[in-house]
Amino acid sequence: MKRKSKSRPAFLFKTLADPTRLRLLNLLACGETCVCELTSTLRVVQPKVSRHLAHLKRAGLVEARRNGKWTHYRWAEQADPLVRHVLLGLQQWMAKDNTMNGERRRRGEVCCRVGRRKATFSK
Amino acid sequence: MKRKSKSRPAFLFKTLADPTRLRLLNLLACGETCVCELTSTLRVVQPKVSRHLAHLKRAGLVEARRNGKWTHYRWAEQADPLVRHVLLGLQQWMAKDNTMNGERRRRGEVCCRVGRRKATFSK
DNA sequence: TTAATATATACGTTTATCCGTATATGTGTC
DNA sequence: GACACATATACGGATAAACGTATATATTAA
Repeated sequence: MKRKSKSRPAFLFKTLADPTRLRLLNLLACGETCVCELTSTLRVVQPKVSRHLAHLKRAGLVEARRNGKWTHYRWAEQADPLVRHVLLGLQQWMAKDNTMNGERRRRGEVCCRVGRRKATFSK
Repeated sequence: MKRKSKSRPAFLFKTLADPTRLRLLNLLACGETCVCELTSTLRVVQPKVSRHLAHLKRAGLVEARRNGKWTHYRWAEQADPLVRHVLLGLQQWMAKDNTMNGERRRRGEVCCRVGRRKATFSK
């Protein structure tokens, strides 16, 4: 049985209403990334990263792929037009925002740079 | 001195993350509307409507115009590209969503149908 | 001025969200 | 098996959102 959910857009926006989750989406826009890299780049404690990733996943915005000890997250393909539209706008904003740009640039060489797929940004 | 705000998008999305506020934006998409009409159409208590309208106004999404006893609210023009983009997507979603369509249709003839301006939807 | 109406705000309570810390789970290595 | 590492979840506390009710403010009419 398919979940109908009270108000899809309200839930979408709630998911996007947190700075940490936006920072995560920003890093993931460069392509599939493992939790350890996200954690070290954002400089926040790991459970916080995992919790927010879980939230993004529940909302269907990202997908996870286990690879050995590591879990790699990536943007999920979207069917819903509203979600697609909003995420596109967000992407364009992130591409221009100084803070977000800086954060994408300062991602460290952390552990497990393997099997990258589907970069939303080319770099 | 201009407010810089911690994260503009996070605040925007927080504002949109409430079903009542989305319903209000939906009704306002038909054009300037007074609080009493919004209240009776949504069938919620008036302080709730006023509170959410105040929130939308603080976020810069709507503007208010006093006309005698009544206050009319309307969508505000947006300068920020992200805000414009997201609101456009929301508008397109509202135009298609059954619940939202129904709610726009069942707005009652309440009090003060005067001085309407700038309808986002034609009807 | 008094009364009536429209709207906004204040107050106290409930509920949801976010956080840090601790711990559980899952996986590869020895 | 025991251990180390990566990640996820559980738990309790702090903070913020949203609510209903009561009340304040503003405007018009009498």
